[in-house]
Amino acid sequence: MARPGADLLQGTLETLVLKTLTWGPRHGYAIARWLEGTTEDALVIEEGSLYPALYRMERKGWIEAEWGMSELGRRAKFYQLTGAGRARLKDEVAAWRRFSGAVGRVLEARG
Amino acid sequence: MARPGADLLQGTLETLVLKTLTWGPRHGYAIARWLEGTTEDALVIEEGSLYPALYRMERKGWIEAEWGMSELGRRAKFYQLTGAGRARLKDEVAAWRRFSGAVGRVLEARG
DNA sequence: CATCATTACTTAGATGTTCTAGGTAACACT
DNA sequence: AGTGTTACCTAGAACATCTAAGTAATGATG
Repeated sequence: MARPGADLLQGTLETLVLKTLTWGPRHGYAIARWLEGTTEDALVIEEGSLYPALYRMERKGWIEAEWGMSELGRRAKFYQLTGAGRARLKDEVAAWRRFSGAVGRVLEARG
Repeated sequence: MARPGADLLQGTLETLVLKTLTWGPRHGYAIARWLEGTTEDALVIEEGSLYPALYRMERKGWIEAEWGMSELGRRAKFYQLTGAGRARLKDEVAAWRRFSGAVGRVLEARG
């Protein structure tokens, strides 16, 4: 929303990351680039938001990390979904649909 | 009445309030009830969120306040949109569409 | 070969909105 | 007298995101 200091709405980043990981393990930098590419830069993923989010999600048991090599031969930390992460994603997608549907109905309403 | 676990995403409340005021002046309590009713309680407006938001928006020149009498004969502060508020609403609706569209495309994507 | 851009991760601190959890006050109904 | 509703107010906490630094290795450029 056009709000100074925040391009992403709070709470959406973790959902987006979980969804990205449904296609298999990815490292943080790749997650950011994939989201930006897929949305044609409608979403911009700041690294200062992404990496702390990944730590939170790991701490909560939704994802697991493992060091490895990126496609370009650099060291990178690969994340993959856990069972809890998959369950969480399902809940968050449902919550998003409910919420965005409600906001949409308000904003599209015509008096 | 307010159900637990129905949180607003940061940045959406001001947009919702602006939209509510396009139907004409309303007081804070009525704004909250109208939003909850319209969305069948999918959105719950906490008073501790609403009133500070109204002050912020007044300070930013998007809305103007005036004391009056509610339909039930109680004193109430009525808010109405300013020109700047109308312009702001237009921008925020466009931003919401862009953002929610992007999130939706990610979440509905199938690998 | 010196420099700059890119890849990839890290982290401290600032920012700003929302929620929690109280509070005031007037009125209606029992 | 007590409870519920209307209507507003506010301090403080919680929390995610952003800003703005930084490290380090690789690739490209001139």
